[in-house]
Amino acid sequence: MCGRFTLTVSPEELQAAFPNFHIPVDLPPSYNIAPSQPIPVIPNDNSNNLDFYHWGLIPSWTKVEKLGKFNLINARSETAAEKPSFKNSLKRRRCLILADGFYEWSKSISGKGKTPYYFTMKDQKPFAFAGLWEIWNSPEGDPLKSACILTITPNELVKPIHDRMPVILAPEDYDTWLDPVENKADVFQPLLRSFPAELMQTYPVSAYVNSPTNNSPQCIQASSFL
DNA sequence: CCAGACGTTGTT
DNA sequence: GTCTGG
DNA sequence: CCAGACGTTGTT
DNA sequence: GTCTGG
Repeated sequence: MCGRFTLTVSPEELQAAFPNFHIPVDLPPSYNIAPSQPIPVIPNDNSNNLDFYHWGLIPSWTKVEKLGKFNLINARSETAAEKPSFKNSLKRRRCLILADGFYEWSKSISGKGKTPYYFTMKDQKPFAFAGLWEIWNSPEGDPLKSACILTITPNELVKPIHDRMPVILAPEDYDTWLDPVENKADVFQPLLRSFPAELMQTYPVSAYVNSPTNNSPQCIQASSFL
């Protein structure tokens, strides 16, 4: 799955990788983006703007007293089209979620505890997860925008660590994914696939990243012992 | 018909 | 809002 | 995803 | 064990 990721590149590097979108110039690096935090989203609303949405999809029909009861940080791409929580978003509210790395936790060899692994592109360039977004209107009338990350079966690099991985879109698919028209499923379903393993790399990191309050380069430092 | 759920992950 | 279960 | 709390009463 | 918060 994908329950933690990073966006550490400079705004200039991010802008270079996403030339068709407006990237804020004051983007601080994040080494440990966790659920419930604001995540960098480019929604299919024709704005072409990077914005920050709450991580954890909140369906529009969610009742106030059930807020936080759902933990929709991911959606299975294989089944999202049939799920009440996701189907409308998949039809009409897709987004890019910008990142330059993500973490997956693996059971350690000893069987005790879990080891976090950090995944990036070999060229260290930023990339985009396929995401869904929603607007939830509070009784007070404050619209809350939220988002989640689609998952898929892992590629050969991720498979030894975990049985799911986030969907990473090919750059040539950004426009299709962000088309604001109500696409038919057969247009975007083929985009939801495992990213090529040969373009990615991974290494274990220390448990420092486990605490969501830690946000420093130490999070992505290679672990000294395997 | 109405009531109640609506999700993924990992773990057992 | 929409689907499932009773 | 993991970490950390998980409770009430009375007092400040 | 389970829920909440980051």
